[in-house]
Amino acid sequence: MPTSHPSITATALWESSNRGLTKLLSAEESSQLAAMASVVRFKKGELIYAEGTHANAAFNIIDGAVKTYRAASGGREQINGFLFADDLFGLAEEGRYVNSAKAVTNVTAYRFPVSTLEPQLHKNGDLEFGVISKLCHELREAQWHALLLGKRNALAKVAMFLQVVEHGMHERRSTRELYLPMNRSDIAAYTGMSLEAVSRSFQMLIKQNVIAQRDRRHIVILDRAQLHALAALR
Amino acid sequence: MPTSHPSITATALWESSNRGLTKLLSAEESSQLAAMASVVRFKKGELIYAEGTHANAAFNIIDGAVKTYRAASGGREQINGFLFADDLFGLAEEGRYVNSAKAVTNVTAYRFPVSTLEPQLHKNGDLEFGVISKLCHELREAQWHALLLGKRNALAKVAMFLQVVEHGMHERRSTRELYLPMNRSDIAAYTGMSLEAVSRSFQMLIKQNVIAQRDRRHIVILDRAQLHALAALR
DNA sequence: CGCCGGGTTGAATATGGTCAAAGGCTGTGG
DNA sequence: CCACAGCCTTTGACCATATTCAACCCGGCG
Repeated sequence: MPTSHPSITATALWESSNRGLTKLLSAEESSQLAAMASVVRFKKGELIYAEGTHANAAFNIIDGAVKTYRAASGGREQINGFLFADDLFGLAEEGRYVNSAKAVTNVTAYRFPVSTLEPQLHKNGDLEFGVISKLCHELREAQWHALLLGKRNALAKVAMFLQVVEHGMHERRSTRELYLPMNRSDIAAYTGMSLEAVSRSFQMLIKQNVIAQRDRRHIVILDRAQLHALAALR
Repeated sequence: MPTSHPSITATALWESSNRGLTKLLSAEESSQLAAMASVVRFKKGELIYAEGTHANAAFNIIDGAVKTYRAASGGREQINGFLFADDLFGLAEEGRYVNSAKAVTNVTAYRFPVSTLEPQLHKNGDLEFGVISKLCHELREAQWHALLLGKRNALAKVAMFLQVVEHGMHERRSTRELYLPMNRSDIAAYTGMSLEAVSRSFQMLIKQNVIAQRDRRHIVILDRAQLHALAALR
């Protein structure tokens, strides 16, 4: 219903006044934050937190890869995104995690307990600003993901997936070769296709000399223009 | 690369220090904001802003429906979301709009020029907090959309679409009947399927007495349990 | 009354899903 | 250091489903 003043609505981020959590971090404040954080490790395949459980910490990846996903019916998991070093995750809604997180490789991360985090957030304006930037960033990524899922052609999806991975990697590493920490099954869950279709698409890209693979997790893009063209399909 | 202190990275929200824009609004501050806003109107089908253009304002819908979309190849448009009264849109990245916005019906909205908005944001901590909440909310919606797009069954997609619309509407209106301001083509662009498949799915839902339609834009859900079951497929 | 855009319906086709089996890495234990 | 086991991946055949192309229908508007 239209109101007499501008208004926006959103489901509460904090349950009442002390719950939930978000991401943060800017430049110099990180030392304050380091003080309240602990370093934790997760083994490959280990569950970091489960959808719907009480959210009591946020995480900032130091090294490794993490996937966040929501359980779809039939035991299927729809992956929301992959996260790497410097990424932040563990967002809550009304004090509960909205998706599950699992380590794709061995992972090292900072762990921020919500209880110590939240007061800082309220006190420090710059910190809040950092959070906003990060949230916008995540929103962009979610929209990219939706764009990928909207494609109706298997090759286009996989091609775009590779572009996304390369984009994300390039900001961190500078090798020509790209490393895929996740397996085909995870790629399938992310792109919304069957694992066999993912495999076929990879083989197709190889046969057409668009990419080459040293092994299943190390890919080189041979024909960037062609990859781009394929990703633009449908 | 792992750093010695916690750090997060995100593409800049503001180009240097005065550009870009976001959403805002909390409770009492809305009056200050009303002062800097103007009321604008758009006719059905009118373009509000185009992807990639210089972002100089954010909008808060008073009445009507808006769609945001990105142009995919072949003139296709992949719709990111539908927005209604109280929603905020016009997020920028590095000073440019990341998607296009078009009025689905006649629209009335508040318009916030970035230049007047941004100083307020920096000054007012509570405002920033409101922005964070809203961003989280949008992020959740984008992830819901991705979940929908990940479904591999046409009926499931349309069923879930109806649930999403109902959810969004229920918070505003309280009629039993739900109104779909967008046409079949828009629904197709949102659900990532062909417009014919959308039509067929609607007819299927009607034939199975899951929904009934007074006319093409007014739907009543007859069997909520069945709709839920269909949406849960795949 | 006839036109026009959007919507529905039908038939043929193509694409990806599913089921099934075989092939190749990896890591573990002897 | 080798052998084996198990899982991940690839490949093939078949099938279901959605896309495509095309015709027709309906409702609103001039």
